[in-house]
Amino acid sequence: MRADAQRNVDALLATAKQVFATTGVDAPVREIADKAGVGIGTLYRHFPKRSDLVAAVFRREIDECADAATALAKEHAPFDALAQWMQRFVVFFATKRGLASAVQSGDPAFKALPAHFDKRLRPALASLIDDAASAGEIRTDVTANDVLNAVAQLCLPSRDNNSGQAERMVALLADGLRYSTIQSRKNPAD
Amino acid sequence: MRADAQRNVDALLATAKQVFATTGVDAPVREIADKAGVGIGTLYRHFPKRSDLVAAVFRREIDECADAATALAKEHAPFDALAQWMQRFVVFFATKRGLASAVQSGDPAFKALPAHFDKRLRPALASLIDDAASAGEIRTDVTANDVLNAVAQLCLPSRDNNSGQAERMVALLADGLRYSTIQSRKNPAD
DNA sequence: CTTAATATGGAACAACGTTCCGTTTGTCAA
DNA sequence: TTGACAAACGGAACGTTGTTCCATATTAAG
Repeated sequence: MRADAQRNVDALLATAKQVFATTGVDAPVREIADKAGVGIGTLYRHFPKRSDLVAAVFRREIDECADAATALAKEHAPFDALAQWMQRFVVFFATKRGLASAVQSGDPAFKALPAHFDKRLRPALASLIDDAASAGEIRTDVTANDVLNAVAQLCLPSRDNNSGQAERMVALLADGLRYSTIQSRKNPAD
Repeated sequence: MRADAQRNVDALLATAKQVFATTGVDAPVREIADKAGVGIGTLYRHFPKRSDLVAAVFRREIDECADAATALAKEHAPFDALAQWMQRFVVFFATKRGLASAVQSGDPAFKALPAHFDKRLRPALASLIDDAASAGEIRTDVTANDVLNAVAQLCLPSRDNNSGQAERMVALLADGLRYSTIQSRKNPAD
């Protein structure tokens, strides 16, 4: 790949991420091309369909969220890393309000997103859960899939999505993860 | 209101309902005007914004669903009426997959939809529940809101809705609720 | 430096939502 | 019944979108 092409792709992805976060995923492609300092033709050379650009941005943000897991694992205690990552995941979901309807739209550009979602996010979360479980800080009978789906459900927009309800419910979920730990420590039968 | 105007509004709503159910809510307004046998100008005279037409169709279908409750109540035994209406509600929800994202879109045309939803559907269901409860055919500790929300949640599309994951996650939430209680019981400072 | 492959930019096209206005049509008083 | 006026109608036209196309400019290799 030619150097200028790579540079333009990077600029487009970075600009699109900003614009999508600000104006929403319905922002015109022309605006993105302009702000990135490239022509429309260049944008369409690298992303033949508008949805390809959206999917590429989503994919990149999934990667960033997954990478955050390993970073948090190095800097915090197992349960803290897990709890903080869950909050990070909430932020990821909150800024991607159009994601659910996009995936559900049937556009082939989003076809591979769920698979990538599972491939990157599930192992990342599984690693955090394993660490916390090995350290005896959380219960051992929950899977990464359970937590992933539950948090996603909690982040779904509802009629009153104000006052950080999602964050509080996810924090509650995290506390629920360590409940049985305390139970068994309190209970000599275990 | 003039007779031809009323006729055209009815034709537009009926056609729009069909087209939305077939092509989806993203169908072009021109197609709806053509199939209804009216000009674009006529459509826009009665529905200044595209979203006004969509909202009007949704509103009418909410009314039809609510009206079905009284009809069913007259023709069937209390519990049968309730059960059949719940199925009717499932159908209503299944065909309106774009409803959630439409309401969430922030378009002022959809602003009044949730209120209308509550105003028509909740009393309709409450009446059915009351009848069935008075007849001793169902338990008495459930509200119309409970059933409405529960059915709506059950209708949400999910990648894998198996293995009673919802129940387990709710139990986890409950554990989270008890966590701080145990914490304080463990801590003598309280 | 030459050259061929590649990338670029923006004019141009199609389809959409929406506006505008000359024309037609229903309604009601005379 | 008839006239006249307010109301409704139809569709051409406008602005904005996603997308295509190709003459031009840029890069990398010999």
